[in-house]
Amino acid sequence: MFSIGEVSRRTGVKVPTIRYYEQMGLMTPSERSEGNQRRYGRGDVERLTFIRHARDLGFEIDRIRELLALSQHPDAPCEGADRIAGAHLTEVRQKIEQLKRLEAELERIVSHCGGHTVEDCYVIRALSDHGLCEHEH
Amino acid sequence: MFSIGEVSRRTGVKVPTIRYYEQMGLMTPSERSEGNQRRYGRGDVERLTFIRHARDLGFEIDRIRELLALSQHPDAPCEGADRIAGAHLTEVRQKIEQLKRLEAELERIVSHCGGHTVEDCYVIRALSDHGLCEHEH
DNA sequence: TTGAAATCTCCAGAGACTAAAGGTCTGGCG
DNA sequence: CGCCAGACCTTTAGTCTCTGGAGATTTCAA
Repeated sequence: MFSIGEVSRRTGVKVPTIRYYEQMGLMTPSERSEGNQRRYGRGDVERLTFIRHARDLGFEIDRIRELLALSQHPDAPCEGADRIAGAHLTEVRQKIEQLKRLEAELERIVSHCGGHTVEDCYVIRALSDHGLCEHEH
Repeated sequence: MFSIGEVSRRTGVKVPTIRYYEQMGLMTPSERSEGNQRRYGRGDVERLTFIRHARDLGFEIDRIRELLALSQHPDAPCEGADRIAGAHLTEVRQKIEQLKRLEAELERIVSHCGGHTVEDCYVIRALSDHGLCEHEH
């Protein structure tokens, strides 16, 4: 049985974050000590590792809840997990595309600024005048 | 003089968002009607367009406040604006790099899942076992 | 003058934490 | 066994950028 601090050290998840995940219904300590402190077992540590890993990959809390539920049923078909991961991958790709458009626009704006004062600063002018943009955003 | 609804229609910024920007100190209506309703002039609409444009480009509210302050001084040097935009561009690029790493990892995980049940689902296994990851994240 | 639409202020929620306040428990040392 | 520092407890609030709702008031056209 580990205290919350030990679990934190083992998983790299901060103590308040562990409590937050509990509040979000992602995990519950196996026990409580007589003085009401959380006590975790090996399984809990593994579960938290799973959660942390999924968060690192950018999955939302709600999706993680679903993935955890799926992982409890080894015999169920894994389409659900594939679908969740696939949808997330699509989202990540869309975000990348959007950020690339921003990057291009910002790059163009920054590199165009040859002015010395605000009056002829391309950065300021571009923001004021949408007509100076190459693309919609 | 325009009402907040008219300004919203002209700029595409929702009414509550305009009030939010006011609360954040980005803009104030030129006047109030006798019945205390906001009344905006042309300059206000331009200012809101500037704000919206900057938000679309991903600038934070605090940065926009700075950019607005700079734009009020046409004779000042524009280094400030360049620096803000440049720093933002750097951030955008970093985010793109991070998302690309996520994309690669997710792609690998999703494409590896040839299993039919959760038990041998690579998605679930990869989340459970960090050792299956290619890179740190 | 009436009444529907727009506006007002204030408050709460989303998402994923993070920090602080004020009190309680644990565990090692003398 | 008693002490006390450190870890832990709960609850609350703050971050950031909005968005929506409740209930009251104003506007404007018919």
